[in-house]
Order: sequence, then structure tokens, then C-alpha cells
Amino acid sequence: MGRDIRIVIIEDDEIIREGYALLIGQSDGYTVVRSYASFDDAVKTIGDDSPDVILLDIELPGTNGIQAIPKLKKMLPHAYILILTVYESEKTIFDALANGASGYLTKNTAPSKIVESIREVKDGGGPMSVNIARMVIKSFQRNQESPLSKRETQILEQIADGKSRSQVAKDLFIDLETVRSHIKNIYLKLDVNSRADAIKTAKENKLI
Amino acid sequence: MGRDIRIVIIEDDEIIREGYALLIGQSDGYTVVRSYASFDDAVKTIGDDSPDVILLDIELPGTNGIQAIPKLKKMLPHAYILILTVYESEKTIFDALANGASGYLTKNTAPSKIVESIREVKDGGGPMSVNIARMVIKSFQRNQESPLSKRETQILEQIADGKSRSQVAKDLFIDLETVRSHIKNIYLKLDVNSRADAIKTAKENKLI
DNA sequence: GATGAATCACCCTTATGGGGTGACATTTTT
DNA sequence: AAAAATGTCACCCCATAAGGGTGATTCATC
Repeated sequence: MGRDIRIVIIEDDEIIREGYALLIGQSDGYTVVRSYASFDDAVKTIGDDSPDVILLDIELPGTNGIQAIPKLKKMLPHAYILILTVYESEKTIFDALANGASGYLTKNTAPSKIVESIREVKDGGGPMSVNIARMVIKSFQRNQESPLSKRETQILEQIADGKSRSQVAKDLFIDLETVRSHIKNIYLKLDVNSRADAIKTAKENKLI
Repeated sequence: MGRDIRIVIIEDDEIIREGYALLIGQSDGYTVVRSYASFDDAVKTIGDDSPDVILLDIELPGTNGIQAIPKLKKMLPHAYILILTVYESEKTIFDALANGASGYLTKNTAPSKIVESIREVKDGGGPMSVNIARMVIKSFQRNQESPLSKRETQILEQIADGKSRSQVAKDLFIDLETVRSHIKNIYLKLDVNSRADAIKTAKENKLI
């Protein structure tokens, strides 16, 4: 076996912080190097902790968890960041993942699952709480009852990729006028009259 | 306790199919209603099976798993579809999820985890194999070393939303000429000379 | 004190976008 | 069998948008 997984905890609630430290520290193969009450607090010395995994809360005094992620990634490019929070809003979750978090757990997660997730993220996995995983998967899903036909959807996708009518026409081997015709129908169906509005409406309704 | 979870299996390899049926059928609270060797085979009678969860393979004779998903969703809107396959290519995974799959397991998944995932998907979760979850999370992550400045990224995002220069200018409360200037810099940095190419390059490199 | 970022200005030409209206053949649905 | 939708193309119109070139200013940050 290799050496212990080195863990740093950033969490403002002392009770929770110490609880996690104890829980994880007791587990075989895990070492809690240090724990901090905020990112602003951690920033000075976390570079010396060389953690493998950082357990990060979102609601923190000063720099919040979301803002902290890219800064931590810059300081410790090889550390995995695992979010541990009560926040379950879509925006928070997607912002955290976009910023570089490698996993997202809610605080009702069972202790054994937390410990397991630390190993999992270290091994290249992407641990998520059940409800988070559901939201993540849902974000991929298209609307099954689109008002647009397949061809219209395909053309709107290309429009959303920034292509001009003539580019779309070339790529689909159809006439420029045909593309125009499709776009007009798309506008009619979506009740819009510009590319920007069509893309906006389509994305809001998961048509593309 | 409620009634058993009703499961249908669609899998072309007989050994595997029977293996799953046996494994799941033995578990308390689970009933394997029926199993099929292909979607084309299932399509005639699956409507009568009223499954809660459909275990679906990707590589199938005739209609493949990806194509089958929307058809199954149309026939059985309330059934959850759980993919169980050896395929791990990004495109396959994202296509499956976009088409309406609620979970994605690879075939090396431990039997106990499969049984657990069926319950999880039924309870509104989004079960994924460890490596799948990692790919899904990675798809959200932005490139941390973007050549673009924050403002440039912001403007390129709006361009990718189909907005014209003047719309962007209005929305950001800056002059049309300033937007132009930013776009020119974006084109320079990305080495492109059109909106479409800028968006393409930016998406490929996860800059937006 | 140099570099990058963000702001704005004015030159130029061609391509693009959107509105309107209609036709015709092929699917799909009813 | 009839009706509806889909996919294809045509020609009218005009205002605006896109992209290339070049340069300047202010403000941070390093």
C-alpha cells in the first residue's frame, strides 16, 4: 500500500470541522493534515500542507468556497477538491464543478460515504450525493416534446455554434434558401424573431 | 413497504442477461418482469410489462440502445432507464443521457452496486459508475489556463448566445467599438477570423 | 516602466439577417 | 383517403452586422 491520503478541511463551523477531522483521521489510510475555518485563513499555509484532497465548504466567511476553488487549484494543481456543503441550488453546483471541483457531497451524507468519497476522488472518480447526481444528469437531458422537427433542431444547433446561414447550407448540402425557410419556421414555432432569442428560448427549454 | 420494483432487462448476450435476471430476481424487493434480447423484440410487449426500471444495453442487434431510449420514454414515460454497458466513450455517454437515460453503469460494476443502483434510480437518484461520474464532472470543468481575459470570455459567451455586437454592447453598457475591439483581440488570441471558428475553438478548449 | 486589460474612434467593403409570400413533393398522422 | 407536417427551393425587399486595418487613452499589475 502507498502512503496515507493527506486531507485538508476548510469549514467554518468548528463542531462540524472537528467532527470531520476526527471521523476521517480515525480511518485507516487517511491523515487529516490540518483544518481551517476559512479560505482566507488557509491561504497562508495550505501550500505547505501538500494535501491530496481538500474538503471544502461553500458558505465561508470572506472568500466563499466557489471563489476559493480556482485559487486553490492554482496553488495546488494536483490536489482534488471535494465540496461538502448544505447548498443544493443548481447554480452553486454547476459553478463549483465549472470552477474545478472534482466532487460534490451534501452534508447529510453518511460518514462512511464521505470517507469512501475521499478515496474515490483520489482514484480519479467523481463522487456525488444521490440528489446532486440526479441534477447533473438532468442537466444533460433534452426535452422529449420539442416543437421543432429534427432538421430544425439540427439547424438551430448550428446557428447556436455561430454559423451563418450560408455556412449551414454548405455543411448540410442544401440551398441557402432552404436554410432561411427552416429558420423562419423555427422563429415562428418559438415565437421569436432573432438568432439570439431563438437560442435563448431553445436553451431554456432544453431543445438544444 | 411498497410493492416490488418491476424491472425489464434488454441485453443481447444470453449469459449476461440470465445472469442479471437471476442476480436481481433473488434480491428482496425486486422483480424481473421479463427480459429481452433486443429492443426490436421488446417493442411489441414491453408496454404490458409496466416496468419501473429498464436495464438497457447499448450494443444491440437492430435498434441500438441509444436509439431505443427516446422510443422507450415515449412508450413508458414513467419508467427509468438505466444503461448497463461496456461502452465508455464520451459521445455514447452524453448521447445516452441527452436522450433520457437516468443512470449509466459499466459492466464491471459489482453486482451489489447494480442492485443498489436500481433502487437509487427509482428513488430519483442518478447512479453512475465511478469513471462515468468523473467524465461527467470533467465535462463541466473550464480550462483554468484560458488565454482570454475575463471580459473577453464574457463577451465570447454572449457571442455564443447568438447576440450581435450591438446587443452585447447594450447589455454590458459599453460602446459598440469596444465590443469590436474585444472581439478582434479574441480572434487574435484564438487565431481565428469568424464567430463560428471562435466558438468552436473556445468550446473545444473549454474556454466557455 | 513595461505589459496586459479595457475602453473608444474612424477608415473601408462585403456578407448577413430578417420580413413577406408562395410552390411543390414527400412523409406522417389522423 | 384526406389533412397536416416536413423538407426543399425561389424571388421580392432593405437595414445592419461582420470583419480588416490602425491608433489612442487610461488603469492596473508586475
